[in-house]
Amino acid sequence: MIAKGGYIKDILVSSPGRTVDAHGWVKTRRDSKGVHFIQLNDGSCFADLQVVIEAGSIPEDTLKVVTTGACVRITGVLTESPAAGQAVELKAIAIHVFGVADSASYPLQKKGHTMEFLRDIAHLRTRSNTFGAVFRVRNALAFAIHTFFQDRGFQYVHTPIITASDCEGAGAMFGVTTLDMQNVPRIAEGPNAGKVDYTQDFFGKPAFLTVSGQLNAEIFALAFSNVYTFGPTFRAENSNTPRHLAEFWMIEPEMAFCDLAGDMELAEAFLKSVIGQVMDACPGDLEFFNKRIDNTILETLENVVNNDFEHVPYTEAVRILENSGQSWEFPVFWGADLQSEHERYLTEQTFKKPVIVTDYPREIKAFYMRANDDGKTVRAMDVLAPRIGEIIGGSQREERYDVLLDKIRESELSEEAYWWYLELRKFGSAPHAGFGLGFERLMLYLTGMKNIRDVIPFPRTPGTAEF
RNA sequence: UCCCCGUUAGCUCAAUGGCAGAGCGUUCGGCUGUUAACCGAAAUGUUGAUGGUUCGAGCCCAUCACGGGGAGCCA
Repeated sequence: MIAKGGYIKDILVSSPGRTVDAHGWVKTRRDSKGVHFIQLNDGSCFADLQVVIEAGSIPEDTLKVVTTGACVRITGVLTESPAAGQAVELKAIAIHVFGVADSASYPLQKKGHTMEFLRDIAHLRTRSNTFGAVFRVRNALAFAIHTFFQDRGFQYVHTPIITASDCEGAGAMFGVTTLDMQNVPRIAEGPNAGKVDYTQDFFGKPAFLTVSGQLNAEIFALAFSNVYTFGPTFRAENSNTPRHLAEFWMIEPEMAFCDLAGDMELAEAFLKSVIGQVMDACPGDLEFFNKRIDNTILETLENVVNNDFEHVPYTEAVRILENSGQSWEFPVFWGADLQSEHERYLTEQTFKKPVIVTDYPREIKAFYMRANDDGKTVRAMDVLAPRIGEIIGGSQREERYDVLLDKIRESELSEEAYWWYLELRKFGSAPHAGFGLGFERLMLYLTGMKNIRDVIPFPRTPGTAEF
């Protein structure tokens, strides 16, 4: 194990003169007449350690297998680098090769790989510049999220991954079963004869992978005041886009004693905080994204951190779109949901920064959102970001028992299935609000990466669960 | 799921229906410290799969598979 202080990121900021052991994987190698150069990376930072091997200092048969992809430990003396590009370099004394990588068949080259090719070698893409940067940022972002909430006294709650209530209603769900799919038990007689007999299944009823932890988080908010979830979420939708995954991570804060204004304040503070934290933690990685992936990304992030988000009620947003003079593929009128093209127009053309749209028509939003007094709209908010569209969706929740019961009946949902959700409104109900945020969507925003499959270690999408 | 585009060397891409090509990588050689090093040479192909049209198909047609972009669903 590499001890604290022994990572390449530590070695790179050490003062010259020491003898050190550097562990890692060879990224590239350059040979000259009397000297060899190796770029060594252990994943601890974007920069490589340049190792200098004087001719004759290392046995020929060792040197021969120190090629791109090989895993090595190099003992050497840290010296001031005479050339530009790095402050210090390692003059090799001894090299131990843990694992060779045959040059003729090692798939990673020094240059020009497409994201699609790298995705096909997800077991090796982690060693590339791009994916090293992506996954360091992912780690820093996850940590920043916990830091943000913990600093504010939010409790982290682990909501279930398996749910036996199919009442979440946020999209198609994956079934979870131990029944023998080749020989499914069926109900023998009665009105349901011939249907699957779930009483014989593991949970005694149909079970699914969660599509949201929100309803469970509400339970905790009505006891611990401020809570958040951060865990995997599953959608069985046949979505084939650069913005969808079948398995993704979601963050869902839920706050008691909170209205829509408080919800929006938290959402904005959240985005600014986590983006700022990642900018502090991963400057080298973000510079790389700015240089090679999207040269507007640093400017965009600075902008988000330093400027207030735009707020616009749905009704006003519709008016802006109607008066834009644009021709839309999907018509704009009060009551219609905003389409991708509309969201992009608002964020990229009208405001050129994140926009929070509020107070949507009740018909196009979920039953649990709190009704406004106008009877037409609900206290919902979507945070829209340039390039990626909706990044946060949230609302104040309906805390009034009678109103919620009406909404459930109106939506033709099962009262019985929501018994506990209703009962929360009967015993010590409180105004409360929250939002949901796709972790990988935020990763896209932070890195400038174009495809969501390239910001999660091992993407699961329709037809693909490799690695 | 719908629309459009694509699939040729390890990678990125060329190739009027008529001999399968380049750059990068790899290998070998050269080069006084390189930074996606440089210079020279060589090797590398079941043109995604299955049918069809044709004297002849990488190229035209059909079906399928996979990938990309857009849309829907949504986070």
